[in-house]
Amino acid sequence: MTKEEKIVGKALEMFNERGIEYVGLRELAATLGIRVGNITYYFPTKDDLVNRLAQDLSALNERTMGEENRSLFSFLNQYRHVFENHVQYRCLLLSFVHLMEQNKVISARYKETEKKRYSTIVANLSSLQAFGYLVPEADTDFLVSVVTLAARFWISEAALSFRHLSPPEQITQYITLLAKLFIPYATEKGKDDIQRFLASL
Amino acid sequence: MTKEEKIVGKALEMFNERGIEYVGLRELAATLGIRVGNITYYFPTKDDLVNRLAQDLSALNERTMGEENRSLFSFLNQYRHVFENHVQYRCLLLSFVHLMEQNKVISARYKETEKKRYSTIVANLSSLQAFGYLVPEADTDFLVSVVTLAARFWISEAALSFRHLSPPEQITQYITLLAKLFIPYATEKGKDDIQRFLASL
DNA sequence: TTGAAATTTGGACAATGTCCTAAACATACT
DNA sequence: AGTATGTTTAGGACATTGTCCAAATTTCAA
Repeated sequence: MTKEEKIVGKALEMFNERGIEYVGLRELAATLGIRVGNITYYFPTKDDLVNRLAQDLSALNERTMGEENRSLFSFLNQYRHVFENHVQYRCLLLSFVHLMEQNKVISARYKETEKKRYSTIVANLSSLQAFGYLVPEADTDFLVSVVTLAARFWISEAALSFRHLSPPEQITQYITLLAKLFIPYATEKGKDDIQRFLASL
Repeated sequence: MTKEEKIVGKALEMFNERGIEYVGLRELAATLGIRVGNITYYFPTKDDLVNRLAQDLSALNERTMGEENRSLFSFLNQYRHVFENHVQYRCLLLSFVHLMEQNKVISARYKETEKKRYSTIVANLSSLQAFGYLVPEADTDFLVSVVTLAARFWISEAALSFRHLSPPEQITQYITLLAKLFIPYATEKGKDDIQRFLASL
């Protein structure tokens, strides 16, 4: 394990625990038993360190969203894995708004992936319609909006209102929400998938 | 207008524009033509200043949520006003998570109002069922969860994805989302209310 | 007018992110 | 082996931040 990896790993750990803004570089360095300038050698600014974490999460998410899903069950399951990634990098999502406002690298890259993600969801929902999981008259634009909102901010709300629950319990809470959202727009086949998915949690 | 009010007003203005974290007390003081220590006389810490803003928003929201609503139309309309309040104090909502993690006064008070707000929504939805706007078998717990999530974070997402829209357009976007959410759970009478509400935007 | 209270000032303090220079180390080439 | 080159580490300087305090000033009632 290189020193750079050690820095990234411990940074993620401490950022997740106490928040990016509340962990100073000196404290991170002290925990690692190194000097501050040593961190800034690998990551000239704190933002560069955060960028690295964001890049890692992005790669992780792309890997889990990679496979085409041909059923509502696998669609929901994919989101369950995305939510697990979110927990692993929760510091980023809890500071999402600030990072976007302040960190140009992150906001630029996010603008890219946002479009891609949006069209991916649209395509997924269309194909779920085509495969007979969602009724043809379903308002997919509406569904995309709600899914996007929930996926972005579920962990923030969980941190506020469900801190007493463990991360897996929090995931169950919000992935259930997502599943229930689709019930009114699902065909009988789709409803079966949703019930099967809910039972699998 | 007292000096305290001047400080609060200009602080809200600058915080809304550039974010609470990115406006220093020295800059606020310079804009007001006063010294830093002068601000800390009225508000010993920056958190105290933010607390004041949070208190103001809270009072504003309680005033707009005050009246009982006896139709789905008025329920949605109430939320439209809440969203307008959110725009007015958007700096608080954009820093919501951090404030809750860091500011004990705000988080303590929010825990109080959260319970109250939750039971208010539940009561509202129940009475909308009783008055025949929502079908009896509607999953009100689910609806409450989505409404809560949307109300908390719509403005954060708008700041990320719809910055090119004006605040009124952003409100329309998300209040429409909220209205559409209820369609599958609304009676014919309720659906009429929703359509009437959407037409009124 | 006087005296006490309220307000304002100016600066000190520790902590933060950033930046820079010199020392230490490692590696490859002669 | 010795040297030169590039990488890594150490240590401290710098400006900025929120906070705090004592003295100076202003306000206002007795």
